[in-house]
Amino acid sequence: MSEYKPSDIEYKWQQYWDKHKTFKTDDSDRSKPKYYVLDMFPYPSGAGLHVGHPEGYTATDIIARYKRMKGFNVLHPMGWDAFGLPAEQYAVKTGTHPRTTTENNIDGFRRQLKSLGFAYDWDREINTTSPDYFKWTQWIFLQLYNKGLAYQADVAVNWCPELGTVLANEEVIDGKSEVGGFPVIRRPMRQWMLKITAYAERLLEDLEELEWPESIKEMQRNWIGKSTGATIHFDLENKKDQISVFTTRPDTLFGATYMVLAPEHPLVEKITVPAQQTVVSAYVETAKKKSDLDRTDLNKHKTGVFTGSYAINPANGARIPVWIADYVLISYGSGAIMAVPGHDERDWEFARAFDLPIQEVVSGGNVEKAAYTDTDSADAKLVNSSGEGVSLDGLGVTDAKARMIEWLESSGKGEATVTYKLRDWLFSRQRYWGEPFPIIYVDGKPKPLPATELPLLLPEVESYQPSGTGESPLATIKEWVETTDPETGEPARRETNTMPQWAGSCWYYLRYIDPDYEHGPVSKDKEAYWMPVDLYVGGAEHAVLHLLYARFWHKVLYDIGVVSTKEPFRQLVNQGMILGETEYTMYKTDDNQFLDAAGVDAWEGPLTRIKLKPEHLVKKQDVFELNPEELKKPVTLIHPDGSREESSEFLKVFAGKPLPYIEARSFKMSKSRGNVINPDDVVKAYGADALRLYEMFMGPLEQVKPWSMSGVEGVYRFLKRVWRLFIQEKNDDLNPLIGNHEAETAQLKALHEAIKKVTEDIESFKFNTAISALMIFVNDAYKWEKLPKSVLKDFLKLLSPFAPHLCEELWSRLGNEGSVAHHEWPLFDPGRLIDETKTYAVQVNGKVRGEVTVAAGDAENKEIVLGSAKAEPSVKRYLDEGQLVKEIFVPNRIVNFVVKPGK
RNA sequence: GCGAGAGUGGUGGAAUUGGUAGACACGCUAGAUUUAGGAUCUAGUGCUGCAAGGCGUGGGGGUUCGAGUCCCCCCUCUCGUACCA
Repeated sequence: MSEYKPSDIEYKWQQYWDKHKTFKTDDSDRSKPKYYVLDMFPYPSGAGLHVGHPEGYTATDIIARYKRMKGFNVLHPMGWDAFGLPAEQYAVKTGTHPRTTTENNIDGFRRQLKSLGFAYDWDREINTTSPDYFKWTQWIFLQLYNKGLAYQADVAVNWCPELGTVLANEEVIDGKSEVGGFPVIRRPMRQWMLKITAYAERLLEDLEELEWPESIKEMQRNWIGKSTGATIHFDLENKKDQISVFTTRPDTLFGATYMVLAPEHPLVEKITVPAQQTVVSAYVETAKKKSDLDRTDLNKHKTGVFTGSYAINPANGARIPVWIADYVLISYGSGAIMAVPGHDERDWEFARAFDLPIQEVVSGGNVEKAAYTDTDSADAKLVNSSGEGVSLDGLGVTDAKARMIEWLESSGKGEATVTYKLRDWLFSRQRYWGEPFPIIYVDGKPKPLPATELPLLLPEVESYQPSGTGESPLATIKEWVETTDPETGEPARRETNTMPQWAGSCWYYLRYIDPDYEHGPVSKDKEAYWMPVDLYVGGAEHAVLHLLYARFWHKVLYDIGVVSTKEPFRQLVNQGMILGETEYTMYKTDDNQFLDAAGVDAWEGPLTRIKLKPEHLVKKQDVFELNPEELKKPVTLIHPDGSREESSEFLKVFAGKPLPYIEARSFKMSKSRGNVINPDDVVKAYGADALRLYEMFMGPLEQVKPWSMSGVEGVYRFLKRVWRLFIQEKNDDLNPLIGNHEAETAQLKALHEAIKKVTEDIESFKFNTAISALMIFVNDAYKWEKLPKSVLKDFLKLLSPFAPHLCEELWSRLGNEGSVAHHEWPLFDPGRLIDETKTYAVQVNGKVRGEVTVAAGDAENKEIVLGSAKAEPSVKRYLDEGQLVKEIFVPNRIVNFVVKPGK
């Protein structure tokens, strides 16, 4: 070996780390500050790792290695979120036990992760499907149950009669099953629900204390969707029942000219008059067939029918009609609204469509033309709002709301109310491959199993085919379903639903802390030391559900004393998606027209896409031109039917002619597009260190960015340069320039500039600029005539979190013992950056016209700096031509002369 | 529609938070070396101009000695969300 060959060194060091347990976390050492850095653990799919995984994993790995060198006790674990649909679907198809599939996939993932050199403590590996783990998932469910946070309800699910199974939302595409394209209908089934709504306020409030991206917090806030307003009770004419509505605009009660019930509202049947019975039932039937999605898709025009009944507006005694319409959702508020068409856009549209009266009660707009919803404007004053009990006329919206609520409460017609969009969590799946519920039914009543019965294992089955009834395949296993109550010996039936994939991922961060603990999910002592997670990195796709569910469980565990922190994840960072390489596309119609961007959008007929390679093109200003040398290189034609054709003739037509519009865009990686990058291939060609380095060098971690193979080559070249700085290619010896020389001032300056930049950038997750600082150092070092070992050692420490294999190798070649990972991070000394001179840019009227260099001691001396600046020929010219009116001197920053033209 | 974020060379991206725009890298050009190279080294590379210079951070205005950065208006793109009363 002589030149840099990652394949020769990477595996060697991975073995070394494994053997020496280099990254094992020592729980007993409490003298050091702790740092818990966590990755969102993967679902081990059959497809293996994609390049998005190593992005976040490398970032946390750098942080983990860095913090360890900084003297922290670091917890950096990995595991598998291994329950889930794909393994079960594969089982249905092939009969392979999902456990087998899962184990194979995990082996693949583990091998891939190890090949990237991540510094995990593999002794803490966990797997959500292992009984030792899901025992505690089940245990947590029992705690939820005992606290009254788990209940059963009939909830509509995606039922597919042809497949005889219930489908997850993602298995339903356009109302048809993804597999087979069979129709899917909404059908109520008994389901387990978790009362996350009971924690809505705390989930909202505690967001404040988290160091999370503002966008994610905002998404969670929107998801929780808190609204404050009032509940108002409307009497019905000639009936005893009342309709209660929730409104955020109680101030507009005088403008309520009709009411609307959701079609599913329980009162619909009661209040529909005989004459309207037929149309109402028909409408209710159609609404039932529409899924929630359909309803919102078709929100262009409003539909609804009159029930024939009237309600009384409590404010003014007006008799107002009660309608039903599917723009009112049963799942929000009370499933009924008071309609104020003057000041609500949806109500306005509905009123227009059905010719219902529109009453203005807030001035400032023209309710004949549109609903006036402004509440902040100074013009927005209540009008037409006086009744027997209360008058709001002349008040602003805020005051009017308060006055109205006061009156509603004192007169018993309503009360202040807070509602949330957040709905309870549908917690059961009709599947085999999930955690069984520790619940039995005795005489048809649910009863929790005692904790001593856990884990409740999945039975072995012969077939993974759906039961056909919508129940899980577990329902078909009689000997499992039929059991006895362990406490009384009475016959009992087991719950046949299983838990959703979210369950296992809701608390895994706790299990890493104490993976073998037998008396609970985690021991108190270790939990108190390690929690909260200091840094959590993962994809933004989990911004809402996973993070909200995990926070919810954590708060429950906090309430029952299992954990000591209110929130699980102190700091959160989302890595941005990695897109495929930029694609250059021309669009051609069947009659040989080429379309531009707008044309492509508008075009509905068949299109042939022509994929060009970057080397085909030269960009001049804003337009692409053909590179004349590359005309023979084939382009790929993708025909309307999806077939592909390589053509080396295609571009010749354009020789010397202007090119049509070429779209330059990157797309999400997908199998169908054929732009997926496999990390294994990259490792094979360039090594793990190059892959790690490239993924960090691409750009800011949080940002979406396109992959580029030549970018990988760039960092690979850098690693080779590092190698050659240390090792002579011709004989594999150490570079003879290396020795125990005393470091020169300039060398120390270069080193400490790198130390400063890399340290600061790692702390703020700016890995791309940290790497560029390391490159600058190497570019410098190549010019040196002597290479002091001490300087090179510090450099290796700086590079080691990014490219650990290479650094371990060079570290040992320099004659050091042990792993570089166990050494201290270099300390930055600002004294090393002091220059002997200071250079100022000199501006005239804000434009740089020259620079001056003064001795460092004179840098803050205004007279000296301005004096030499004025003498600078390129500056003097401008001073001579005009009249100097002002001198700006900002010490250590800039000099600027303001010069008026003419003498 | 609403909410959030972003627009900088041919490309990915820098810019100490108001102080020399384009660091670092890719690509490209020229040269050197090599049997050859997708290897390595040297120099150059925002646009425009022979040059002096001029122009340049999506567009238009403004504040300032000075604006990629601050303020106002507009355009485009990405992500999230969707009849939430």
